[in-house]
Amino acid sequence: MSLEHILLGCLETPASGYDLKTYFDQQIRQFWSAELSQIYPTLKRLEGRGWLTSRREPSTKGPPRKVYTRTPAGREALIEWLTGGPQVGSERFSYLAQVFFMDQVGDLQATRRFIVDVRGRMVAWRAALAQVEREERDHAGKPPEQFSPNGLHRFISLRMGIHSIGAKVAWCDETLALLDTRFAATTEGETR
Amino acid sequence: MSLEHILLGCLETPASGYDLKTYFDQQIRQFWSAELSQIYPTLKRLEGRGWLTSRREPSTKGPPRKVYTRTPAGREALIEWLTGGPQVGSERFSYLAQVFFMDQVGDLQATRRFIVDVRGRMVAWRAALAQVEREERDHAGKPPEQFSPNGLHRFISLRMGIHSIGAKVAWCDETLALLDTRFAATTEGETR
DNA sequence: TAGGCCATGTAATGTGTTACATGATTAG
DNA sequence: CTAATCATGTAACACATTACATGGCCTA
Repeated sequence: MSLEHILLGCLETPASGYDLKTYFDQQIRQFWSAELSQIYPTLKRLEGRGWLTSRREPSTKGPPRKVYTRTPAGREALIEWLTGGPQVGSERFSYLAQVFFMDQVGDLQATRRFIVDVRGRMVAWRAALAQVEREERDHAGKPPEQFSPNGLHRFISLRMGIHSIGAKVAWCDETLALLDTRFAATTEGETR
Repeated sequence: MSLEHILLGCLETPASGYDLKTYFDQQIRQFWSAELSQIYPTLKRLEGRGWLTSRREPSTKGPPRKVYTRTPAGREALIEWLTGGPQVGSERFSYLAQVFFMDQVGDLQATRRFIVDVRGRMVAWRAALAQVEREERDHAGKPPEQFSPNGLHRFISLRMGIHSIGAKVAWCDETLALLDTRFAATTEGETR
């Protein structure tokens, strides 16, 4: 399971389930997401396994917090996952499945509209990531090869996202050009 | 749910669960995978919903086959999914999570080994897809913009995979260059 | 005759999402 | 006073994987 290990990775410093959800939405989102209703029982399970300990802490606002701390055994489990080689699982892309079967709609314009839609989302997403990269560079004030180990690893993760989305935008452009060449070849603008 | 719709898409012509599994492993693999133990109950559910009908057929080898045929209602459900806009879900990448937390190993050489491993897998995968593309082009004997609608949609799905994997290889190369610049900057070859 | 492929399925377990339930504090 | 945010959790459901169960036919 990846979520367990991601939580262990996040808990380099102690945090509550609520804190971790915030961290997921801000930093982890590019490669994983999780709901609070999944995070809470997973933390409890990790504690039962001796990888975390917890303590109650009063909160300035709202109910008392349950703060989790990683144990040495938890750290070991994390290191084992990190050094066990890449987990390249079978990735799932619903929208690619849609393209694959889109010919059954019987209207190439439907495909075109679809690709334009995908492209818009990808361009927006890329801009957001580019903004994060700019902030990280400005904040560090030195070139990436001189970042702290932590900053360096976060930087290269971010770069992966940027490369990946760039490829998707390039694919949209290539596909739109291909479709438009085809449309231009028929005087009327074919619909099938 | 995507699997239901992917099965509907596959059933443009009638097929058995076993046939569909073979088709998944050959054609669908690039964007989705499914086990027989998931395919069989899903087909039964689609039949219960009136989107498929089934009939038993004797097999030349082995037990009798259960062949499913898509109904007009099933076709309608597929078209609705295809024309309902792209399903761009939150993608999950375990190996990116590993990179993100890899600094906690305390050895940049571990990161380097990891990236080299990822790169090897990606290059092999890209070669396989490039081979498929070559075969499709040779088999068609004309440029992609003149492919049949079906062939065209399969082609652009394949191109997405090639773009996507190319980006990952480029990211590996960029990351390895970054790491090596850093190693070169310390005379000894730092380990943290 | 042993192992692989054809062909169907169920059961158990793991993983993830949505909906529900509770209640305090704070800003507008 | 109302809505947002803080903070915890359970229950029900949806989706996916692994293991198990059965048995015929074909090839080495």
